[in-house]
Amino acid sequence: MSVPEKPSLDGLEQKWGPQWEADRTYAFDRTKTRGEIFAIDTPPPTVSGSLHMGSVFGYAQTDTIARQRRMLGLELFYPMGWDDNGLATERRVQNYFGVRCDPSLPVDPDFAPPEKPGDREIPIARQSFVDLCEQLVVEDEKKFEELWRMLGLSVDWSMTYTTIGERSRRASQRAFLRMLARGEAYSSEAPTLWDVDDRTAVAQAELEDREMAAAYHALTFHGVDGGGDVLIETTRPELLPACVALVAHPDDERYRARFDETVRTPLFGVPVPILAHPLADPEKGSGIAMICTFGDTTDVVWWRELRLPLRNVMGRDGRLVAEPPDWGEEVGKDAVAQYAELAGKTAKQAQKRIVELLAESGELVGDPKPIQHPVKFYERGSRPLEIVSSRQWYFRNGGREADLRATFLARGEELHWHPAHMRQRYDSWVEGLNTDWLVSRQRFFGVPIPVWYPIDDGGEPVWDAPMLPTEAVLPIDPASDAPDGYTPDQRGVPGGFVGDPDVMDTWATSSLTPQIVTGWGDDDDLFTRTFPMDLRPQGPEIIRTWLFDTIVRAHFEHDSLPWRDTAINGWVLDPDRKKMSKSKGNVVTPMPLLEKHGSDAIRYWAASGRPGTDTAVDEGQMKVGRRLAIKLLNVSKFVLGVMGEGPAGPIVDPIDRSMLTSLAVTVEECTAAFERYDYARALERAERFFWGFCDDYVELVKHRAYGDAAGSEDDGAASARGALSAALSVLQRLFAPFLVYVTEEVWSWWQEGSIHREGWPTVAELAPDGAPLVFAVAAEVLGTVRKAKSDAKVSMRAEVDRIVVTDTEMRLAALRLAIDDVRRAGVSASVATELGVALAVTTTLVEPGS
RNA sequence: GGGCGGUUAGCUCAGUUGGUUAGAGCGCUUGCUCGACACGCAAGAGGUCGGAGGUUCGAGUCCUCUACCGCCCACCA
Repeated sequence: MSVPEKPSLDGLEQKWGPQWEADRTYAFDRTKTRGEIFAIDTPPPTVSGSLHMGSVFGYAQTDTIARQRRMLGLELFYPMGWDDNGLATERRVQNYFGVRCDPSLPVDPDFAPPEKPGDREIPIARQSFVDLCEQLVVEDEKKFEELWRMLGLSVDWSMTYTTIGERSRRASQRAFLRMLARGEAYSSEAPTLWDVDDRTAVAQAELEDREMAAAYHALTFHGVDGGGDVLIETTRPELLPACVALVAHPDDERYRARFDETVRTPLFGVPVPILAHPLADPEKGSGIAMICTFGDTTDVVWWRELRLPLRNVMGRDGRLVAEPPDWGEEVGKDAVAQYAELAGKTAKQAQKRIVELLAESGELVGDPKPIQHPVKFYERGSRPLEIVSSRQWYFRNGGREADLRATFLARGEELHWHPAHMRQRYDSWVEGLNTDWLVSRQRFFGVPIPVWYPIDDGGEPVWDAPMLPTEAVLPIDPASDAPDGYTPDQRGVPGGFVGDPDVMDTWATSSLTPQIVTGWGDDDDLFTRTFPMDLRPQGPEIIRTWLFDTIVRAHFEHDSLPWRDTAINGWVLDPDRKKMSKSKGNVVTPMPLLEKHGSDAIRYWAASGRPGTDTAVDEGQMKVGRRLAIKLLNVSKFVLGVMGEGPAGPIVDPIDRSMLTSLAVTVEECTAAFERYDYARALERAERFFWGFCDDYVELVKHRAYGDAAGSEDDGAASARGALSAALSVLQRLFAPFLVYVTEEVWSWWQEGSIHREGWPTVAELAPDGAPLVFAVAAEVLGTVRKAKSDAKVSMRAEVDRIVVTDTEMRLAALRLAIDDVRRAGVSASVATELGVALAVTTTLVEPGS
C-alpha cells in the first residue's frame, strides 16, 4: 500500500492514459460470444474542424454506461469512428486551403495548396481536391482522438474506422449493389431539391425551414375568348416564364365556372389552363395560384398529379437558363425578347427586373405586400433551395409507400428508447416522409456510386443499363476503374463506357456503422459475435437521419434492428441557456475546460445531465465534480491510513453494519438506475451516500478506528476498519464509471490491477442485515451537537460536558448501540437518553476556563 | 396546423409507483486551522413547487383546462 503524502488530481490524465494503453485495459477480446458482449454503435463524429461541448457531453455519458457494463463482467465492443466523408469535409477544405473542386480540370502534378487562402478560391482537379480532403481529415482526426483520450473514453482505439476508409467504402458499395439487386435502390429522373451553391441535390432529411422576408406580388392573367382577367398572388414572380397552369380549390365558387378555361400569362402571353386541385387554399392570396416548374414542393405535386408540361427556367447554378422554355408555337418573339431580360440573372436579380417589367406593362397590380414565410434551405446552406429536374439515385425508405412506412414505424416500436418519449420524433419523421431517400450527390469526397453506363454509338450514356462490379473487387472507383469486358481506353467513347459521376451522401455510408464495425461481409466470425449490436447512443438532432437511416439499412439487409436500445442525449446549451451555434459565436471549445477543471470534473458535469435533458455548460457543476474527486482522494487517504493502525474486521459493531446496509441500498439503486441507462441517477445516489459517509460516518467512527478506545486494540477498532475499507472499495467502484482518473488513482494505492476491470459492487459483498436506524440516528444526534457548537461559535473540537438526547424508545435503542461513537465524535464527557416523542438534544458545553 | 418536453429557493437542477415540517449544489450570512481534506469543515437564512379547477383522509407528484418557454414534424402560392 502506498498513499501519497499530499494527494492531488494534477497529472492523473497523463499518468493513467498511457498506462491504460500499455495494459490494453479497454481492448476487446474477440473470443467472447454474443451473449458475453455488450456492443455499442458509437457515433462517428463529423470531422469538420473541432469537437464541441455537445459531443463531449454525449460521449462522456455513453462512456459511463460502457464502463458500468464492463464492470458487470460484459466484454465491451466499443469502437470509435470518424465521419470524414461528405460535404462537411469538402467545405472545410475549401475554406482551409482556399480551393474549389472543378472536375473538368486535369490533374496538375505540381499543384500545391497556397500557404494562406486567397480572396478567390483556386479551381483544382478532382483528384487534387480529394487528396487535400484526405490530408486534412487525418490532421483533424488526430486532434479528435487526443481529446477523447483525455476525456477518458474507454474505447478500443485499435478498432477505429473512418467513413471514407476502405472498409467503409467496401461495405457501402456492397450494400448499394445488394439494394439495387433487390429493387430497394433505383435511379430516376425527377424534380429534385437542389443547392445552387454546392451544386448538388439534397435529401429531405437535410432540409430546414427558415423564416424569410418575401412579398406577395399581384399579377394579372388575361382571359381569352371573352373570359375576364384573373388576379393571382405570388412570392416568386421571376418564375412567371415557368408557369404551366393556374390552380384553385375545386369547391371555390369564385373560380368554379372557369376551370379548364385558358388564360394568358402576363408579359409572355403564354396560354395556361385554370385547373382544380384540393391542395389549393382558398384562404391564401387571391385563392388561385400559379403553378411553375418549380417554385416549391407543392408545385411538384401539382405538376405530377395534374400531368403538366415541364418549363424549366432555373439553372443548376441558381441563375435563369439562357434559353426560354418551350411555350408552344403560338407564343411570339416578344415573349422571347422579354425572357432575354431575365436570362443569366440570379433568382433575386431576375425578380427585381421582372417586377420592373410587370410594372411597366401595368400587369403588376398595386405594390408588393411584404410577408414573412418559411423557405426550405439545405441545413448547411446559405441560399434557398431551388428545384431542378435531374437524374438521381434513391433508396426506398417508405417515402412513397405507406406499407413500408408502417414497417419502419413498427421497427421504431421494437427499439427500446431512452428516454422513451424520444420515439415521438422518430414517429413524426417517418409519418411525414414524402419522398424516397435521395442518396446521390454531385460532389467529390464521398463513396463513389459503383456503377458504369455503356455509351451508345451516338456517344450518349445509356442510363437505364448500368453495369455493375462484382462484390469481390470492391471498393471501386468508376472514375478510374473500368468495368468487366472493357479497357480503360474505352472510357468516354462511343461503344465504350462512362462511370457514374456521383458519390453517395455521407448518411448512405454512416447508416452502415453497425455493419462496418462488426465486419459484415469481411469478417463473419466477428459479425456473428457482435451483430445486432446492443446500444446506439446519439443526439436528438440526428434521429431523422442517422438513426432512421440505420434502421432502414439493417431492415433491408438483415431483416432486423441494428441494435436493441438507443439512448438519446440532450442538447448542450451555452452558459446562458441559448442553443450553441457557430453563427452566434457562443460555441465553447472543450479542451480549455478539460485543462482547467480536469477530465473527471467535465465527466461529472456531463453525467449530471439527465438522459435526454438539455443541459447548459456549467462551470459551477464542473467545480462540484472536482471537489468530489478531491474528497475521494482525501477520504481514501484517511481510510487507508487507519488501516495501517491495526487489523481490519470482522465487522461486528452495529453502527458499522448499519452503514454497510445503507450502502447496500445505494448499490441496489445505482445498479437499477444503470440498468435503465440512467447514469445520472446512479451518480446522484452514490454521491448522496458518499457525502453522508464522509461527514457523519467517518466522524463518528474515526476515534474508534484509530484504536484509541481501550488503549491499543479491540474488536471495535477492527470492526470500524473493516467497515471503512469495505465501504471504500464499494464507493471507489461506484464512482469508477464517472470519475475515471481519480478512482484509478485511489484504487492503485491499495489494490492490484485496474479498477475499470474490477467487478461492479454487489449487495452480497456488504452486510445486508444491519439496522439502518443506528447510523441514521447517530448522524442526526451528531448534527444537533454540531449545530449547538456552531451557534455558540466555538470549534467543533470544543469539549462538551453532557449531551441529553430525548427521543422515542425505538430510536433511543438504536442510538444506544452507537452511543460511545456519538460521545467521542461530539467530544463529550457523557451522553444520556430520555424517553420522548421526537428527537430533541441538549448539549451542555464545558465553560471555557472551567 | 399536429406532437413532445419543460415551468420547484437569487442561479443551475433533483424529487422513482401520491404519504409526516419540499431537497442538493452554487451564491449569500455566521463561525471553525480538530491526527483525510483551506482545492477544506460546520451551521444558518431563503421556496404556499407557472395559474385555475377537480379526484383523495392526504397532491410538487394523478385528471381537466390554461399561460409562457424550448424543441420536433407538416403541401409554406
